[in-house]
This record gives sequence, structure tokens and C-alpha cells, in this order.
Amino acid sequence: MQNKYNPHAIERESQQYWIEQRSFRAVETPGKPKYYCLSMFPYPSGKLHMGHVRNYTIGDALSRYHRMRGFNVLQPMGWDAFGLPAENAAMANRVPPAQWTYDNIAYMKKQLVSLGFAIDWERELATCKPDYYRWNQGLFLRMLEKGLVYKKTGTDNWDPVDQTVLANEQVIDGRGWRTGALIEKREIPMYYMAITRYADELLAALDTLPGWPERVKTMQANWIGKSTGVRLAFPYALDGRDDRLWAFTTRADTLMGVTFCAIAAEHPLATRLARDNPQLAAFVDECQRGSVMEADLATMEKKGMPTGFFVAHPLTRERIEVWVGNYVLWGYGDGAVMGVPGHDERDFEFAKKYRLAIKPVVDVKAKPYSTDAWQPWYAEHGACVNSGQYDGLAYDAAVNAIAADLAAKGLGEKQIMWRLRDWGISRQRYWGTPIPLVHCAACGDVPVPDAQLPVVLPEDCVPDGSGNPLAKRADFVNCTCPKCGQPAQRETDTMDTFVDSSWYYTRYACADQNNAMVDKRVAYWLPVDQYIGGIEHAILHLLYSRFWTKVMRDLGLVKLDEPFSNLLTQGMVLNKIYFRKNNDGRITYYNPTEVAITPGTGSVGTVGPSVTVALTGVSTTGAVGAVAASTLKTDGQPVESGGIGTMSKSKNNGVDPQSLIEEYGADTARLFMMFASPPEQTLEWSDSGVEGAHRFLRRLWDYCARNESAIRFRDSSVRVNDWAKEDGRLRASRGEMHKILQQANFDYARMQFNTVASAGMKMLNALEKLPVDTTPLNANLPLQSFLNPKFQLMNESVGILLRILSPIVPHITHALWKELGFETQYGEILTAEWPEVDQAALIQDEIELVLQVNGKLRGNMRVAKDADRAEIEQLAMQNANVQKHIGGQP
RNA sequence: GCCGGGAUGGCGGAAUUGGUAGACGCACGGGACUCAAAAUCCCGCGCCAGCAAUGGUGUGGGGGUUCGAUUCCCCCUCCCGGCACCA
Repeated sequence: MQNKYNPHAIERESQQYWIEQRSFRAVETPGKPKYYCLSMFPYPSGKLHMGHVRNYTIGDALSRYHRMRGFNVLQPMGWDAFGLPAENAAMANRVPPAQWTYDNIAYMKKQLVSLGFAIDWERELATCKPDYYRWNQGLFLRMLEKGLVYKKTGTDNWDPVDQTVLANEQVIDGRGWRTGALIEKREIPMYYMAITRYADELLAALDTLPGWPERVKTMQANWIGKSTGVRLAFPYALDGRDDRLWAFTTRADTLMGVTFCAIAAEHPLATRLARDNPQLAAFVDECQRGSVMEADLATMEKKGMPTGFFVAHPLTRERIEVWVGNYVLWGYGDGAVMGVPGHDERDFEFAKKYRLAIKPVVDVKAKPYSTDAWQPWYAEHGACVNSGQYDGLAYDAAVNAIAADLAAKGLGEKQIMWRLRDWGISRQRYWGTPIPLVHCAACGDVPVPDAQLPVVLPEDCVPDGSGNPLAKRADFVNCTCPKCGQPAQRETDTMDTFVDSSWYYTRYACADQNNAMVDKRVAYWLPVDQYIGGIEHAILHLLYSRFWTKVMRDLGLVKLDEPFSNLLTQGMVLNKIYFRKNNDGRITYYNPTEVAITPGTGSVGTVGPSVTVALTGVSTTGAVGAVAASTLKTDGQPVESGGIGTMSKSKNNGVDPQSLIEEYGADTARLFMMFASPPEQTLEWSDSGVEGAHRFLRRLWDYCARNESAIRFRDSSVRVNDWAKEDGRLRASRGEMHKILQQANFDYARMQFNTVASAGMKMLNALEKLPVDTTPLNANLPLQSFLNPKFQLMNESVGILLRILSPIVPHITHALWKELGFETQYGEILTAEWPEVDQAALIQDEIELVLQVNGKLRGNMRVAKDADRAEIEQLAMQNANVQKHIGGQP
């Protein structure tokens, strides 16, 4: 064999071998246990980044590990190919999104292949292809028939200059990212999927997912947000009509403490009242500006304006003034809240600010109550006070009594409220699945008949930032009404790209099926046994996928309640963010590789390197590198630091693994990523340590090359059958090997690959430290009596080492496995039996014991493995250091 | 703001059920080899005191439970992810 490790040659050769052998083609094999291992498919942004390498190496290691454990493994790959960045690239480069996307896919596929992932490429799919998205359209129509898709108005960001809808990401500090114009909220008709109808099941079924991380289940449960309360009405009369203002509350027990009502600016009552009140109209207008994001709404200053209009308290008929509040969410409940400043923090602040009455109506258990300042205990449950007939009632009793009294008047009832909102899927964007509807002047919105699917998206549009380019395509828009045959217009909105990713895992099972969305192969492969992807998808993508699975089940397409049995949420790979604010207010992001960091002058130089870090840590912006100056390499001018964040296209802080692969090879890139940290942990990018990973692989190769003939040793005539009779030093070494194997097995089971890599390093260290004696212990025996067992141990250990490493570094282990003849011993490494721990080898002659006095370490000692308790205690008491420290004890 | 997570040497991290904190690796220091460099190998490496033996101290900060806490409980700080049109 070659005596030098040549990663590029062996990686080319092993990848070639896998392709020729079609090693990773998955075939439905009834009776064999299947393992569907799926990593979240990438958005084809241009190049892979380190987050991808991390994600797909984890998935690949699990796939390869399970293949060796005897499973029939499916590991597919595809492309989440619709989306906004393609349109941005189109604007920047005047290239159609389709071309940009397909070019990226070709490049990134090459990168994935060069990393040696065990993917069945025959099942590859891209969501931007008609043979995929036609089934989005098909299911959309089925859902429309069932009433699971409906139309209503929704709010979006409107850029008045470009006359276009913007994504939240394109709104920066309330302004359009390209125009700098103040963004307005706009209400437009959109299609919604009725995910709230599944809220109950989506919540309850979380308990059926033991293979999901608790944190993800908690996040989903909180997102769905089931709360039990009372929906109640404040009656009023307006325009000669009796009407009611509805509001939901979980604190009906505080109803007697209501001192105002607040409604959202979008509330119809606000719109009506603003008609006669220019000041209110201006305020409603002001509320309509700015971002639609909840994070912005929740952090902005709480403002309100009295309407001068009064509603009646549902029980006391007391007059309650209606306010418009910018903090009231139109999307939650009825877009109105009853204001109880006495026991709700937000209402309290609002009341203080606008000098509204604060009326405590709950006994806060002897803790002080003052209307001067909010205290957390004001919101606690307690007996009603100041509440007339309800005085003295505890929370549950009060809610029940008040709900009953409201019900008697027809002004309210107990209700379950969900935080979850229906899923608006309409996007006023080009690069997505066309919504299959036709607008006819005579027939209204008409679904496109199945026979006319797919509604194909033209692939040659080049968006320019103003409006939806589809609307400008007469050849797309103009059509005939499927119902009446008269000229009509196609819907130009496309679907949210989350629709595409909500069911792709199903399609991999039958990617070549052109006559149906799914076929019987789905029943074989699904559910996904192991899903791997970033923690950022903990809520939306995973919730939408669960929803679609249940919809497909109820439409009779699959027999499946949940799509993903086990979930591993990978931690984000972070990198520094650098940017400049241009004169026109736009922001340019610079890749950290383009930025030079020069250490600051002054104090830093005098305090030494260990303090520099601390100094940067307390910088005014909280950003790393604020003491040091960051400048752009190309022009030497300063750039601003945006702290650290997820590697992404939009922040331009991704690191392309290509240079790593080219310099060190794929195995080093994979090993380095796995060794850097456990999979679920956030990881700040740094390439220090790459050398170490590469050095280990080189050492592994060198060791095998140097000891080739010894490792090959397996003369069955002198084979050791009873290790207990062999040299103690060899037995100890063998015990160490099996202990390390046990650790690696444990770590594979818990998917902690950094310590698997560490186990491999320990094993090589142990191999290199095997006793080197060249003379037999017993002079009467030939040298062989020591060397035979030693060589056999080397053969056994290297065989174990290559197998435990192969899921992580498949190329070098593939090559060494062949070179050292293990193939004839165990078969191909891809399917070689996983090594098992020899429990007998783990038994040690002596055990090390640690001596603690009052929990503090005071010494250690070695005892025979069969020493009894009395013997051990006696020895421990003899220890001088122990004596010293128990001397003063009573 | 709300929801979820995190913080351990100069750095990435390990510690499986509350029981030797710092495995493994990086960086660094010293040595061997070399004309020299690289590569490789050997030794050292939390902090403070000490020649050493050893002692003290130490897992973001503060408090608590325990014979014993990185691990369990309470409070706080900072960082990361999500917040429904980035994917």
C-alpha cells in the first residue's frame, strides 16, 4: 500500500467505486428493517456552507452506521428550489431565477458528491420542477374542496415607491431595503390553510413523539398556545344598530376590574369611529405604518388614543371607553382586549401612561398592593375583592360564576383560544408554485381542473423589483374560464415555499411516479426514522409538515399520523457579520473572509493577549471585535460589526467548504466538523483545529502502512482463544480497546459524534503504545508467543477502529479496509458487521478507588477486583492523607 | 417584549444515574531528529502559593439543597435561535 496518505486519490477512487457499485441505491425490501434517514434539503443558494456540511455529515454518519447495523437505509437528497434569493439574484445579475437556481443546484450537487455522502441520487427532486409542484397544486385543490383552504384578507408590507410587496426580511427599520421608503401595512385578499382545525391534534400528538427533543415539543406546544378562557361581549349602539364588541380573556375573574377596552387599529369599529374623528384617523394611519412583525409590535412603545366612544360593561352596564391601541394584535382572538390595569402588566402600563383608573379586584395574598408601580404578584390568582356578588370566590369559582352569568345574558361563554393562526400561503411573488385558480368575471374564483394541471410557471422571467412579474405576462395571465369558457385571468400569486417543504419527504419514496402524488412505496419507507436539520426549523417547517401529513392522511393519501419518528435538531453554525450602511440607507454585507481585523492600539498592547478578549467582550456594541478595527481588505476602509449570527446568504457570512476540501480532502472536512462540537450545540465558526483532524487521519494511515503485515496477521493455527492466559500488558491493552469501543457504541446511540471521533483518536493512541517487547516474557518460549497475540490484537483493534470511524470518514476507512485485507475477513466495510464489545475483556485485575473525605478528594488507591468492603475500608483508613483529614472530625 | 436554548482552561470541547472537573484535540512552551526549515516523535500545560511534596481555589454572577453540585432548585447577566413573507 501507499506509505503516504493521499486523500484526493483515495476519495476519488472510493467515490468512483460507490457509483459503479450503486452502493447507495435504496430498494424496497419487505421483511428487512428499514431506516429512512433524512436531512433537511438545502435551499440552492449558490454554494454549500459549513452548516450544510455539519447537517449532511450527521445524516451520513447515521445512515452509514445503520447500514452496518443491518438496516435497509434510504438517504435521499433534493432541492428546496423556490424562494426569494433567486429573485434578488435576478435583480442583481439580470439572470432568470430558474437559470440561477439550476446552476446553483449543479454546483452544489457536485460539492455534495465530493463530500462522499451516501445518497441515493436516483430519487433527487427539485421543488421548482412542474412534476413536483403539480402535486402542491393538486393537494391545494383537494383542500379547497374540503374547505381547508379559504380566502380572506391578510396584512403585508407595502413599499409605496417600488409598488411592491416586501418580505419581512426586506423591511429594515421600517423602511424598504431597496428604496428606503417608509413601509405601509396593506390588507389584501389571500388564501389560507386551516391549520387551526388541527390545533388540538397537533398539540396532543406531541406526546406520541418520544424521539423528538423536549425543547422542540415545548416550543411547538407554546406556539399552538392553547388557552382556556371566556369570550365576552361589550354591548353598544352605533348608527342606530345594537352591536357588540367581542374580546377574549383568560382572566374573567377580573371582569369587575375593567376600566377600558382597547382595540386594534385594523378593527372594523376603529375604522368606523375614525370616519368621524380626524385625529383618530391619523392615529389609525400611524399604526398602519411600520413592520408587521410580531417582534417589532411587541417591543415598540405602547401607544393608544381614546375614541370618545363607550361600550357597556356586560354585567354592570357601566360605561367603558374604547381606546385604539397599537399593541393590540388584530390577528389574535377578536382584535380587542378588556383593559384590567389592576392585574395585567401591559394594561397597567397603559393606564399609568394615559391616567386611566386602576381598580384592584383580586386579593394578592397579603402582599402589598399599590397603584404606584407594577409588581409581578399583581398578576397572581387570588380571591375576588371589590367585585360585588363575586367577592371571596377563588379563581376557578369566579370564572365559572362570571361565565355562567354572561351566558345567561347571551354576552359570553367559556371558550378555548389558540395562539396558532391559520397559515396564509399567498405570496405576491414570481418564483414559487402558481396557485391553481382562475378569476372569471362571471364565475368568480374557479379552480383549475385536475386535467389542466400543472399550471406551469414560465421560467424566463427576470424580476426587476417592482411588483410581481407574473402579472405582467399576458401569456400567463390570460386564459379561458374552465367553467364558462369566457376569457379570464389566472391568479398570479404563488405559494409560500413552506408548502413545498411540507411533504417532500413523502415524495422521495416515489419520486419517479408521474401519475400520482404518492404510491405504495410510501407505506414502506415512511415515517422518516431519523430527521436531521437546524433548530431554526423547530416551529414553522416542522409544524407545517405535521399538518400536511395529517391532511394527506385525512384525504386517504397516506396511512400516517406523524411524518418524523425521531428528530435531531442541529445547532446553528455561526459566523461574524460585517456590514456598511450606504448613503441611501441600504446595507451591504461583507463576508468575514473579505474583512481584516487589526488589533486596536493603546491599552490592549499593555495588558496582554488574555485580556484582549475580555476587553472586546465589554465593548459598547456588544459586538466581537469592537476594540479591534475591522476594515475591508479591498479598500482598507472600516466596516461595522453586526456581531455573530447564522451563516446565511442574506448576511453574506457563509463559509464555503470547498477550499477545505481542496486542501485537506473530504474526510478531514467531515471529521473536523463532527469533532468540533456535539450536533445539537450552537457552533461559532473557526477553522483552528482543521490541522489536527488532518494530522489524525495522516497518523492513522501511517500507522497502518507501517504495521501492514502485523495487522494482516491472522494465522488461525496460533489464534488466541483464551485471552485470560495471555500477557497481562496485552490483556490490559485489549481491555482498553474494548472500553473505547463501548464508549463509541454509547456515543453512536446518543448521536454524539465528537466523542466518537475522540474514541477513534484514543484507540490509535492506544495502538501506538502497545507493548514493544521483542523478547518473550518466558525465556523458554519463542518470541512468537508474545508477538502472535500482539499481532492478533492489532488486527482486531484496527478492524474495530476502521469500522467505528467509517461512518464519519468513509473514504480513508474504505481504502485501508481494502488494503489491509479486512474485506476477506468481514466483507465490504459498508455492510460489515458492527464490532461488538467483548465483556470479558473489560474485567480488570485491579480497580482504582478514589478517597473522599466530606466530599473532598484526599487520595486514591488500587485494590484487587475482588476485594471486599471491610478490606477496602481498612485500606482507606490507613491512607495518611485520609487520616490527616478525618483527625479533626468528631 | 414573548417562547426555547446556551455559558466549563488561551481556544473547541469531555465528564453516561449527584461522586477524581478539564478526556480528546487545537494553540502555546521545552526537548529530540535536521546544516537548517518543514514534517514527525517525547515532555509540560486551569489559576494562586511552593524547588518540591503539597495546600488553596476553580465549571457566567448571586443564593439554596446535599457528606459531596458542571449536574438539582431559586434569582440575575450576557449570548444564540424562533416570533407566522429568509429558508
